[in-house]
Amino acid sequence: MLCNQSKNGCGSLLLFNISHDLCGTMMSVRTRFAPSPTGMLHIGGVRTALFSWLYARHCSGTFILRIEDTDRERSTPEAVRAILEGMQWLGLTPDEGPFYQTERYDRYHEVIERFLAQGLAYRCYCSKDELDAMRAEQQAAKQKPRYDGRCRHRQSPVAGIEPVVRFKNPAQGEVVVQDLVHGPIVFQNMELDDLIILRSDGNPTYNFCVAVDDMDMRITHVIRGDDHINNTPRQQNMLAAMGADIPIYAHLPMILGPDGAKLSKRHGAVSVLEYRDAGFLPEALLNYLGRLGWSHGDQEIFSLDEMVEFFELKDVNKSASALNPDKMAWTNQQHLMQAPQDRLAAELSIQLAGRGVDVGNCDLGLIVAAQRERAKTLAEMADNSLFFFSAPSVYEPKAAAKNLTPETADILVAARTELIALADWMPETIHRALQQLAESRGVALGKVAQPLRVAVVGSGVSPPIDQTLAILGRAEVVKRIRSAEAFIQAGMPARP
RNA sequence: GUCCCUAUCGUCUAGAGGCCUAGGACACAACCCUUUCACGGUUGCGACACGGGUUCGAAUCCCGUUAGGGACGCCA
Repeated sequence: MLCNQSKNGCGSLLLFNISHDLCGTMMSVRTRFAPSPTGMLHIGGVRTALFSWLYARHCSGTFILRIEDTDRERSTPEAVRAILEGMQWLGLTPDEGPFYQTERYDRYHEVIERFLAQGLAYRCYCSKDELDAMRAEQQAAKQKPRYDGRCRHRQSPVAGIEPVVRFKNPAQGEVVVQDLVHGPIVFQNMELDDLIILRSDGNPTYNFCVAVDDMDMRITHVIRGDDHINNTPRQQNMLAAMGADIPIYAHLPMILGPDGAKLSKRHGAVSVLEYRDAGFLPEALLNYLGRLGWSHGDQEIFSLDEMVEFFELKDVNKSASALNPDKMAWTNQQHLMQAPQDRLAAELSIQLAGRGVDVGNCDLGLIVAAQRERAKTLAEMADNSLFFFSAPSVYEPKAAAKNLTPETADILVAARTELIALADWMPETIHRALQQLAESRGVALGKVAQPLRVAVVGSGVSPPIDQTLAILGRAEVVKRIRSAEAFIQAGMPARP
């Protein structure tokens, strides 16, 4: 499985130079998303996954999911499940995987043995106390804390200590990371130390596993957060030690909370699934996240297909960006206005069920049509649609004070009479009748519509009154108007 | 502390030396449309962090300063 390609000094540079044409031509693009299951899948992870997925799709390449669970202390099956569920909800489904690093231990140990045999790695018997002391000393001397390689030349084991294995990093020279978003980044090998690749408990570590996996999985483009920039030279050195080609890197800027601070639990929804529950459409969330750090001219709203078509790594930004909840909601609304009606009806049904509403055989499609441009999320749509399923228990005081008065009582009666007599219950018919009623009284339509609205929905806000009444059904409307009439009679003292 | 990264309206961004009097979007304000709320439309407010170069010409290239961020773990 080991790819034993020879590599000369300028191999990575050559690879970089052809990279712009790589897409769809000579070799097929392979990207991966490699989360560690130590917590929920959050917005930042999703954005990384999205860009990897988009790039693979754009290039007709392969998108791979790899679960990096070598931290056995903190990795949990629940987190794995949450990642998988989140990815599935978003539609970012992998072409290969999920692969689990904990299932590849034989492979890692094989490479470590080879490193050891070839003198590319060595056993280190330093204790934690010793290492802590070393670090403290270095920091006191205002140096970068790093392992000084004191076990490099040790000949014999230390009794009673289970050693770790360290990779022998080159002492001199420099490593150049060819990064598609940042350009070349140069590191001096002097800055790098001999990192641990195998823990004393036998578990291999992150940087090493990444290098082995990226090689074995023939990853061509490593797309990840730029908090990994500093890991890259180490990984390149290990890749080189294995004789592997160096992939092309693209380090994405971080996503910050709305206040510009590092993203944290304080910033609301931690897991993407919370966005689902809040009534976001996956394509809307992806659209918003895509526009964070990437742009295609002035276009704001993208379908998934459009993003795939237009996505280029060269259009990715270098600087961190803050989440803007208002714009995220607006983006969702734009997609709500475009999504197929029956799909929204199904989603709305779930939201309503969560509010204890029995939808019965009501045609939610009509409600969706009436509400889709009046809500930023499906949750909001559900909240605003509750009145379709139960008559108002109270009238919003301000709206009632203005619209449910002795003066409007007789308009309600007249409207009720007209509505009962209607030949059919189509919105157009209802509209015409209310229009005529207003005209016959010499008032604007609002003078009829608004009292009716408050009577029927309990507040001054709803979709157009004709649509609202049509959806509610004649019997229900008549019943609610009568209740409002009674409310006026009971609540307003008779005049002397 | 050392190394690395970043810097255009409040926020997301366009901008590849003259097209820039810096464009678009969210938010905000006003107006229009209108049966309420929305949607939509028009207008307004609002930015090239600072200082040096290079150049006939710099938001754009170079250097420095400042300010943010990241890394420095037997975490990933």
